[in-house]
Amino acid sequence: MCEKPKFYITTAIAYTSRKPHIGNSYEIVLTDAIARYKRMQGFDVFFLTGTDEHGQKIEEYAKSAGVTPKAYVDKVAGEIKGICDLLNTTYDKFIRTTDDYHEKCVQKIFKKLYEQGDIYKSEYEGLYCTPCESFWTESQLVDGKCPDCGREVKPAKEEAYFLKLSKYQKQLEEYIESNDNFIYPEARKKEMLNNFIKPGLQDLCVSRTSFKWGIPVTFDENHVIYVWIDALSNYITALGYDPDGSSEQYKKYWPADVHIIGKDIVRFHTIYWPIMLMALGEPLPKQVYGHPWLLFGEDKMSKSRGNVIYADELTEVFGVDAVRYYLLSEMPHANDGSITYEAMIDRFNSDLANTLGNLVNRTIAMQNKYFDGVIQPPVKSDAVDEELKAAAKKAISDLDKNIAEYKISDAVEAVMVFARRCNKYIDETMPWALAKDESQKERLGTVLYNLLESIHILSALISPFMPDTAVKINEQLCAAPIEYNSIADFNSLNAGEKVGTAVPLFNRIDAEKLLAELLAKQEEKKKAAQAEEKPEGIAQITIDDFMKVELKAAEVTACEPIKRAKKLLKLTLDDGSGTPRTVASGIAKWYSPDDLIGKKVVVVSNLKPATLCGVESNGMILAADCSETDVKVLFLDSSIPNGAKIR
RNA sequence: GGCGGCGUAGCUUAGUUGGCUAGAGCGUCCGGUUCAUACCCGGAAGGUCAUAGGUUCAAGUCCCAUCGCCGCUACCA
Repeated sequence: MCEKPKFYITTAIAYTSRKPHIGNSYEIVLTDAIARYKRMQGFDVFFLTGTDEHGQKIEEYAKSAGVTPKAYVDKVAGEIKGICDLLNTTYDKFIRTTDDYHEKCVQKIFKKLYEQGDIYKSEYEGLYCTPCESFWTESQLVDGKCPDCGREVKPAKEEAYFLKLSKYQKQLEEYIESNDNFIYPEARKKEMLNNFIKPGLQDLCVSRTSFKWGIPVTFDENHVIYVWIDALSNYITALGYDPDGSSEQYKKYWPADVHIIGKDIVRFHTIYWPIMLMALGEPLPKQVYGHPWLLFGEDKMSKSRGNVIYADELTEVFGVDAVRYYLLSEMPHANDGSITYEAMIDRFNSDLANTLGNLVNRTIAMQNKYFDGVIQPPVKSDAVDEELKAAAKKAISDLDKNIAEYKISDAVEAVMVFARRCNKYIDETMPWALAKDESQKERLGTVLYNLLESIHILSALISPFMPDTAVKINEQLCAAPIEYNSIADFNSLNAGEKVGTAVPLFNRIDAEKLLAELLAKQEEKKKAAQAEEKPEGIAQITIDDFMKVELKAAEVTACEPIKRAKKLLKLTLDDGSGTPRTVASGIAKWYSPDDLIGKKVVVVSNLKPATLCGVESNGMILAADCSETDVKVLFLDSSIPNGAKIR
């Protein structure tokens, strides 16, 4: 016997800063569907997921929650794992970057790279912004100043370790160019090549001294290993990689067949990660698939908007399989997808309750009604029967083809096409008419056999997407899961055996009623979130702190767009001082110059000047962030004189 | 500003290397059916394939321009 081919698939590890929402949960469901499908096809699958638990942000969250970082990540990692389990995902291993073996291995990796010269210690010079605690490369600076705050950057006393990306640049470029499917979809590949690799890679800072919650560098305890080497290496430490000799498991499964990740972290997985592996002398992953995002309607989910949906809320209402089905069927493979309650209910009713659920229900019901549940031997195959069988074969091959390209919604659709074909077959053969004619008994038995066989096949085809439903169908058939390699044979069921009773798989939803309930709940959540967010906020300041900020009323006397920037407007203000003040403001998206000229605004007049896109900006004007996508400038009453102090 | 992508029926979208009357699902309307979860089946209406040119025997599919949207990057005091 030849061994099963292996298939190693991973999700990104989830950052343990907050409980993930349904958009964040898409990835694990997507990966699970692929893993289940591969297993059904006979692959020896290893499916890895887990959590990324270090970093400054977590240190801060833990501090404000009044717990240790470890206690904090334990809680959130537990929630994340809980969601993976709730969604019925079949990961083989759940790695945490705080796991002991991972930390030790990361330290070894770091040391190895250091000893062979791929990581070197260096110091920044003139590129550190103390208030921002950020390092900047020469090219990132704006007019020699911090691009974040516009303040002076200092020659750094701060030391840090760097990974030599530049050394491997050529090798990486060749790998990407010669492995067409390595970065997928295609558009991502172009982004990486054009924006990063071709312009030249900067060496990557891989350690920090500004926080403690991380894996210490063994030979230099002031340093903590920064996210890249820590998080990315989970894909190999989980399998038992060891610079001094790896496990059998590692040798078997590495390299990964595919890393499933969000489109926002493609860069880390297709540049930093391959270079780390090159430096370690290990093979590169075969493919990185950057999937799109799931949005709420048109918007990103955010707590303050009250449009965050969590997996558990959704499964409570619709059930686990319906949620999985929605995610998998509604997400396009290259563009962002969206979730709305309306769409969720529509999908549920039309695809699951009507098309699939009702098909199974009517088939089992007829078998019981006409033959007391006893499966009849198929006799003669008519043209319609052959068409049905051909449709099954097509569904199988379409499913396969689409999954190979990560077109999961098309894969799901291929299965639904077959379910619809089955419903049509019932109309074509009219079993209820056959049942009235005793001489058609054999024909009726054959027709029902074909239908039972079809839903048996459907059960297998939907099983990667809706595993529980697949089981339920088999239970109603009183049959074991169909063997994948004989799935198209159309003879998996045994004549003479009995099917079970028909139980609806999905109960139709009263859309109007449920929608009203859900929207009411959402409103509530929004209010609660807004009430809760207020007190959290940022640290309190004293009145003296506030008085350091000089606010003045000023009139916009002129305004024009800045050519090189699409978000910036250049405003000329009369602040009562007699000399016009120039301010650049990132509000071009919401205001045109004519909207502003003649209006009175509030200007922060004692900000240090900064240069933006070639324009020197002296101060900033106040505006409200109404939402992530809407900004409104604060306009003053026209009777307020220019230069009036505001406090 | 640089690089890339997209604009197809009311909505969500398929359309491989250019080739017969541009497909599908949802929604709408009409008809049929009754085994079934008021379900299923059939039919219809609805598309100047963003706009304007060009290449070609032939373009949603290639080229150019314009408009709009999006991604990455730069930038957003």
